[in-house]
Amino acid sequence: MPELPEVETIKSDLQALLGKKLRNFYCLKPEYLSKTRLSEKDFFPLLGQTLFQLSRQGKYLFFHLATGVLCFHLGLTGSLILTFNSSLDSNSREGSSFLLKHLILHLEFEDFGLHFFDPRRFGRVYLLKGKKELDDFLSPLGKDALAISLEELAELVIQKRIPIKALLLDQRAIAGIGNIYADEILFRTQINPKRQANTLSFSEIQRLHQVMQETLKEAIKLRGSSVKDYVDGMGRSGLFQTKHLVYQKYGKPCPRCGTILKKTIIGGRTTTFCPECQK
DNA sequence: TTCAGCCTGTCG
DNA sequence: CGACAGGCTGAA
Repeated sequence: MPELPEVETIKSDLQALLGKKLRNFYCLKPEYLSKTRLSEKDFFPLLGQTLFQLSRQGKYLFFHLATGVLCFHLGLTGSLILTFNSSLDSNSREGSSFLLKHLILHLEFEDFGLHFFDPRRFGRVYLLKGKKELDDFLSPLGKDALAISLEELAELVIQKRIPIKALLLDQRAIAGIGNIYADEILFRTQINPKRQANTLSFSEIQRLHQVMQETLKEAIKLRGSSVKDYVDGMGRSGLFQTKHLVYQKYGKPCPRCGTILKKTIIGGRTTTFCPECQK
C-alpha cells in the first residue's frame, strides 16, 4: 500500500517522537514478528532508549535508537498511528474495532503512543542491531526514487531489457515506487509502460526523471494517496488520489486525449495506460 | 522472468 | 461465490 509519498508523510508525522524514550513495548500478535524471526524479547534492549533519528529509504521506515534500529515495511495495508498520552481513543478512527482487531504492536514513548496496525499482514517488522546489520539490510535496496540522479536513472534504464514499468517497480533498482505511482508517472511522461527500458531515448529518460520527482513531490505535498486503507501518522486520509489521472481508471476516457484507457498486466500488476498518448 | 504464496477484506 | 487489492519473496 504505502509507497514513497505515504511513508514520507508518516515519517514527517512522527517527528514529535524524536528525543523521546521508548518506555514500553507490547506485541499483540507475536506470530507476526516470527515472520522476520523476531520475538518480543529481542525488543527488550530498546527499552529506555531514546529515539534519535527517523529515516526512510524507499518504502522502509527506520527508527534509530542507540541499541538498534527498528524498521517497518507497511506492506499493503499497514499503518503507524501516533497518539497523545499513549492510549487509543475508542471514538477515533484508529480506535475503531476494525483497526483494533489488527493491532500488531503498541510502542509506548514518553508522552506518545505509536500503534502499528496491519489488517492484511503483508507488512514486516525488522530489528537491526549495529551498523553492519543496517548496511546489509540496505544494500540490496536501490537508490531512493527522490534521491536518484538523472545519470543514475539513465544507467539503469539503458542496461535493462524489461518493461519500463517493471523497472520502476523493482525496489532493487529504484526504491519507493509502487503500482499507483508507476502508472501515474508513466502516463505523465507519455511513455508506454510496456516499452522495454533500453529502448528509451535520452530525452525520454530526462522526462521520466523530471516527472518522477515532480509527481512524488506533489504527492507528498498532498500527504499521499488514500485509495482504500491508507492513513497518515495521525489517522487522516491523504489527498493525492484526487489527482490520479489513470491509476485504476481503465475503461474511462484518457484525460489528455479522450481515448478509452486500457488495462494490461505487467510484472503481475494491473496496469492502466492510454494506448494513444503513451508511446 | 513469471508465478504462486503469503493474508484479510471488499465488491460485484 | 470468485476476483481482486497499494508488495515482496523465493522457487520453478
